[in-house]
Amino acid sequence: MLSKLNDPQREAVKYLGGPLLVLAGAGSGKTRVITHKVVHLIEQHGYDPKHIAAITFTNKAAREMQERVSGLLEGKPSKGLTVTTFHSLGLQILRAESQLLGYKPRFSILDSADSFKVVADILATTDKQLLKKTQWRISQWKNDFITADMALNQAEEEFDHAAAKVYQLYQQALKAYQAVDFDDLIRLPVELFEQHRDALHKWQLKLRYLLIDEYQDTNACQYKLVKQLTGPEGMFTAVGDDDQAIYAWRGADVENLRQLTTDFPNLQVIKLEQNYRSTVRILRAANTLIANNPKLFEKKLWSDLGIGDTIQINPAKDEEHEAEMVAMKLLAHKFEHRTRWADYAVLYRGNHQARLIEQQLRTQKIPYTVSGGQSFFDRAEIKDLVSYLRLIANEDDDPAFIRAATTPKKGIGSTTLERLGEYAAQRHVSLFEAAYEPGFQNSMGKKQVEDLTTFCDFINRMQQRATKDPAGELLQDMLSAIQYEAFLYDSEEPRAAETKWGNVMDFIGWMTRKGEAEETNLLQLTQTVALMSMLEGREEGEPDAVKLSTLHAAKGLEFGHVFLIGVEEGILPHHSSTAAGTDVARVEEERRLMYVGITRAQKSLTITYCRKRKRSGDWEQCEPSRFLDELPADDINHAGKISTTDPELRKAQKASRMANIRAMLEG
DNA sequence: CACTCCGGGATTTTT
DNA sequence: TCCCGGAGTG
Repeated sequence: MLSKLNDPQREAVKYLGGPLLVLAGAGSGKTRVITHKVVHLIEQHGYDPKHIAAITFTNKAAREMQERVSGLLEGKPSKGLTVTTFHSLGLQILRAESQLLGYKPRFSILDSADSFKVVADILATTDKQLLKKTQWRISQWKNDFITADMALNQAEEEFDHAAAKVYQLYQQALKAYQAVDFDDLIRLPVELFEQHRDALHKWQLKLRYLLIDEYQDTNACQYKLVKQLTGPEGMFTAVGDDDQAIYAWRGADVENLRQLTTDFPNLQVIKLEQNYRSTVRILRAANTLIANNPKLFEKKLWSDLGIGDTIQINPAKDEEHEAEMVAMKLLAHKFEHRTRWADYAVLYRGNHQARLIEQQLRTQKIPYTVSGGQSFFDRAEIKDLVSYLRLIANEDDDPAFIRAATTPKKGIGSTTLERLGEYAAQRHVSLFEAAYEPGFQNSMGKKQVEDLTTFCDFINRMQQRATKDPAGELLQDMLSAIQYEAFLYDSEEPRAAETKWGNVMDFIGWMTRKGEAEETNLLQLTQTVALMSMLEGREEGEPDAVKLSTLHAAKGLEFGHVFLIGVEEGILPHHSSTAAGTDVARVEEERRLMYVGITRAQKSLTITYCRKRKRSGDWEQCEPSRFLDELPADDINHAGKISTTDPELRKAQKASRMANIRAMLEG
């Protein structure tokens, strides 16, 4: 098995002498190292799979890794092996230790929309900007492992002070709801382990070897968790690439990479520099560009895949022309090289840039898929159902109570809910509990009380069944009881209702299958659902189509031929990163973004930018990105850079183009 | 007064 | 695409 690895890869797989950091350049086979190491630990060192945990950031990465490990094990058992995301691991820990933190095991998980509503309730405003900003600030504090009290003490600016107060109330609300948000899934285990050494030891014994993917994306909390779990011995392998750190804006801290070297003086560092993806020219471009960033660890990618095509840089008159150009070039290239649509990707900085490209691809009848898109579990119809499940699992979950009580409409109106809310707050009980209290019931009309108790009784009945009946059966019964299908067709266009109902059926099918396969009950599944973004297996049978993606979403992917569009000052680097007084680190992150874009390409790279662009009504001149000047002149063909009618210069241009072609032929 | 329709503008995203 | 704000309408 080890023979399929190159020297540093093999070394990384075999090294068990202590903490190991693998600096894995783009396309250098990092997943291969992690998967082989898992298998190596099991087969060569007798590790019980249940003592190994591989941790990723996304479900997709976890799924891929799991599949590849299973493939390598060729059917041999890997029972108990943990391959999950940070958040799922946190959930697993919280579930097991919930009572130590004063939570019941069936706590709810609030997604960002839910937590937004909680913040909105506290601030009692509809100012979305302010709410977003506050929610984001709270999240930042949580990721930095700063409590509400600490935040309040540290707050210097007025905004921070106000936000810290919201933070306090927010935490109180969550506790009352017996709910945690995404950040808590990491933060609370860390807090727990700080306070309960015995619980920590138990988990240290369980997870004896950790492998962490995309280490450069960890935030302070995640790093703390890793450090706690591995203990002073540091039996772990962290795999990352500081040059691909593009998530500083959401709390990821590359400093964690440096921190490793100080926290673990015996840290072994192995670099993976051989790239199995791109041609020499593409890698030279990537290397020279990123050389402009300060380096944590010196690293230079190389490949033996041949010199490859020159990198094309094409200016366009304007955005529309750019889109047209990309479509035409793509078409010509496909025709000439007999490639598949899926060999192409168009990458950009901001989502809106996809619009014009989409338009062009449509008119040219080129099939495409756009990255991102809203996730399956975020759809309203799914969240409706999940709110019922959450309430059944945890009757303290007031946000779920409100949604379930009002969708579909069942005679419970906003006034009733408001009064219920006031009463519940006064008595310090949940909405659900308050609904049954005589004190509340006596103050309300007969019909209101009846409608509320009918609803609560229904939830009660479902609770009774949830622990014993099969998930599928219960869900079916629930749907017919609340008449959800009729509700959809009443409130939506027939077409929309049909798709939504289809989604509901998909959801039920998924839950049923999951429930059977993993022998978990419906209520545990409800927690898992909160962490899912895409329906598993949805991407299967992916059609042959050009991929449109933001640079962020493209990380980890590779394409034969890449178009990088809108490479202008103000877009890449984005103007918010270059404004006066902005930290240079911001431009460095933009540079890494460009680096990520370049290193997605296997065989060819085409960069485009606009000479002018429409901005608030009138045309504005655009400057080509500073990053273009940081590419190696020998490897690029900057079309029309010397914009001149001077025949001498034109001749020179042509000569250089010919030189490029010759170099290409030789390489 | 509230609602709808249209045009313009836009960081990046996961759990 | 989605979201926001301004103008226009019932």
